[in-house]
Amino acid sequence: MPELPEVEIVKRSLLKTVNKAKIIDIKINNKNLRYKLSYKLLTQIINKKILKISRRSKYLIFHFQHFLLLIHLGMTGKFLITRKRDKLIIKTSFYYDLNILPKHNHIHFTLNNGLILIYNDVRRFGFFKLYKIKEIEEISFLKKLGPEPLSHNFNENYFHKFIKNKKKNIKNLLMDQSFVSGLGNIYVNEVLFISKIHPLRSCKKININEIKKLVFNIKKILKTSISKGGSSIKDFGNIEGQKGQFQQHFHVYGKENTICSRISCAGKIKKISISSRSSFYCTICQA
DNA sequence: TTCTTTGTTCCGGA
DNA sequence: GTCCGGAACAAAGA
Repeated sequence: MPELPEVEIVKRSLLKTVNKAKIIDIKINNKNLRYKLSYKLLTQIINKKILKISRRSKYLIFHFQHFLLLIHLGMTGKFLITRKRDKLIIKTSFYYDLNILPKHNHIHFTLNNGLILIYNDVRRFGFFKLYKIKEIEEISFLKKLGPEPLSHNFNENYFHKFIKNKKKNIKNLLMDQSFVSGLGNIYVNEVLFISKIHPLRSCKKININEIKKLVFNIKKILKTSISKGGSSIKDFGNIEGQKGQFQQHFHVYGKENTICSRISCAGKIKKISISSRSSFYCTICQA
């Protein structure tokens, strides 16, 4: 479940391996991703050089002359990099575990630097969209997004103004991409735990101190996560690689019925559903 | 067979 | 008109 830090790590990995390369061939094994892929459309970037790779929220953008390729990894999208003629995948730009089945390799980009970039996606909730435009601001998906959580635009003042007259609960607020873009269910659960705030608390009852705490913790968690290579996924690029330790760092996510990790708290982690999403919180410290 | 997982979108109710 | 939350949707694995 790639959220902002994971997508940032993927971007960095792609910058090292495929940036500035020219795409010389594209093969589509399965065009039924979230949105149907058009081979005809995609072929327009054949013989084009990848000029730049950027990230906005959880989206990746490949920049070409006259074209922008918008990519969302959905739940299980990942990039693999293999060397031409090798049968084995020698590098993975990002993964949660090593159970990568070739049957989920949906797109192959052959590059002029001897590498093949493969898009693998088990659930196929990811998507690729090609735009014949120059500015990322013109992309409709990106227009709706709120500020990047790590930018200066996301601060206490902005937070305070945004939640004025808002009735929704804090969990749904943090999940709202038009409020802040890039957080997903896992990081929201963790941020609320660290900030000691109950996920169902109304925005109206969040005080200024808690706003400060939330803004601080959101930035801190994301930065830490990125510095560690995306949460706990740090062995990308490693062929031998131990199994991804995806859940290693989490305090509450997926920890139903365990005891709170805070020293001197004996609370139990409870699981509830909020807007059809799993939410985990400590029954004692998240009041 | 049913449930779970995600981000986005849609829809009914307030 | 606007806001909010629940449900639907995509696919696959347990």
